[in-house]
Amino acid sequence: MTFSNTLIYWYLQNNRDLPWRKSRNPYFIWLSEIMLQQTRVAQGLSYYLKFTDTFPTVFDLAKADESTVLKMWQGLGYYSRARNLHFSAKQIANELNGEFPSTYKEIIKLKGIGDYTASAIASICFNEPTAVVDGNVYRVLSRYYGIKTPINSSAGIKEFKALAQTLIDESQPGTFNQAIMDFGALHCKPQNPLCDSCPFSGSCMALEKKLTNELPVKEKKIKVRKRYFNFLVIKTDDNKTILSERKGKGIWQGLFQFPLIESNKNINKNELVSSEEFIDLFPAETTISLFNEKEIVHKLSHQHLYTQFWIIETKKLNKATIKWTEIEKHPVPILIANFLETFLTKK
DNA sequence: TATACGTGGGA
DNA sequence: TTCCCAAGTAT
Repeated sequence: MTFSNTLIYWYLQNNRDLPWRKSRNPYFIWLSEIMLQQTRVAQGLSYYLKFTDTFPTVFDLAKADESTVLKMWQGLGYYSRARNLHFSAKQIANELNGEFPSTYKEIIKLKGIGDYTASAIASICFNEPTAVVDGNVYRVLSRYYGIKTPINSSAGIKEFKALAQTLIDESQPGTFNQAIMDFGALHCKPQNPLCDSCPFSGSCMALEKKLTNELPVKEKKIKVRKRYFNFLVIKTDDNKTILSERKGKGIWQGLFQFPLIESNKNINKNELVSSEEFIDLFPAETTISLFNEKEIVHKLSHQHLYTQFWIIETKKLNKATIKWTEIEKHPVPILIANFLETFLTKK
């Protein structure tokens, strides 16, 4: 048996029944692939159903406001995926007559689509034999072949792509690609892989050399930055608040938040009110209380946010305000959504 | 090319 | 608790 035959045989018996597998419509496959980037199926599934329900075609997605798309993406993370998805949807609808590009070379030109996603769509929807290399593929191949090249080095990226390309079943590339990913996700798992019942146990290099737990090799750990956020949750006499969009680079681009004062450490009320930014916002009299006695630590992949929510009661403001009931229409980071849920429930 | 970009689940 | 990490991409 070849590697590919063994794999596909396993897949035919063990594949997951997932909604996007009922279709070869590139729009649906594209949606699922973008949503599942760095995201577990269990987390992305409900978003996929919501998106395909609300936006059954690429034209529906293209017609929506970016803010609407981000609101629907709220909670899924890596929001640039949603912005790029929307950007590309408009391009497909308006410049390509709604027709999804049909080759790897053309697909990868779209914003938000890289080597992995272009390969996935090209193979699944158009039978182009181009191998996907995602986290599952790195794990399966590094173990089976005992390859110690770091998977996040440029040498590793090339080596594994080339290897996967030699293994792909050219007569059913989409099935092969999905099979190797499902096998990695369900069987050759990061922790506690099912080596006892593995169809490759007779020829797996990692199993033979007891290297399963050492592979794949990944170099360098990420550095985590600590930041201290003070959100100013305003309640005016006429029951309004301030919510503004995060612009420019950095986290949560395009999402909304309460006015934010960042500091070098957790600060107390006196330090808050004497800060320049605070005085700038509230020249008038205010009543202030700290909502969360203990800081909330919100962990992102590269940052730990030590967060305090300050409840500020004040008179009418001259700045741009919105009604409290309109907050929920805006996309917000999960940190803010969680706060709102607690705050509004307590009231 | 190294780094930034979210969130949640499992061990 | 802490750490890893999950169908990657952009810059």
